[in-house]
Amino acid sequence: MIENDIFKALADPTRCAIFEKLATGSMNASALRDGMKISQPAMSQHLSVLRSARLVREERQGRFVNYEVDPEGLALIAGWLAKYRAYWPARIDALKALLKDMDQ
Amino acid sequence: MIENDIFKALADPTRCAIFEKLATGSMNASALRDGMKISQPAMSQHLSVLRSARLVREERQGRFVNYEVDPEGLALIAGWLAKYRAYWPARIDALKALLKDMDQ
DNA sequence: GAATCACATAAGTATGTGCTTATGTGTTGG
DNA sequence: CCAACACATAAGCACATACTTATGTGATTC
Repeated sequence: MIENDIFKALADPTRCAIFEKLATGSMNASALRDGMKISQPAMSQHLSVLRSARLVREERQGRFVNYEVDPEGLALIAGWLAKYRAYWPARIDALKALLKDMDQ
Repeated sequence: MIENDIFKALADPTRCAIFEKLATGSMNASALRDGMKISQPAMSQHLSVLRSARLVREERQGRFVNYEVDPEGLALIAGWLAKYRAYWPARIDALKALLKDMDQ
């Protein structure tokens, strides 16, 4: 159940914020830490969890490690969500907008 | 951050299984418990968490309480997911299938 | 090659979470 | 009414998790 790891990873608000920040553009761990009240080890641990959940992937660049959003995690969530499409009401505007975007 | 409650609710495998079972059709707490190795209080607590996360909603029917999937929780996940559509690769088959379904 | 930097890992601790048993609440049927 | 039922809540406990400080690892710079 990889989805469980994904949900578990996103269950923590700090980790959710890290992911959200990373979604604005790939950056290294130090850059991610800027403006966030979080220690270096804590950030490293959070990134490790996000990476295990396939929400984030890393790429060594010299002594920096560049992190970026891993689409695979998002795809897995989308897959999970798709299983329950029978329950999506017509009024889900977010989804409708989403669909339009994909059609283009 | 209501999404955090949703992710936290789905982070537990037991709760995930309960939701999945409920997605096959609405039923009461006792029926949900059938075949699952889980005590009555544990089930009640899990349902309470799922309800707080808007993943499930209840309806009293005599001395039974009927539970069903609450589309609002799914919509919130879809909304969260939509924020990161920039990262969806074209190869996400699940999403593509999902889109086709919605178009019909 | 030694110091420094960017990051990872180890170990300990405080808090959170999911379970248990016990009990409470509301409903139904005899 | 009262016994049985369906479910909720309370309290306590075992374990998980998110943090801390301390230290390790690999790369760069002087």
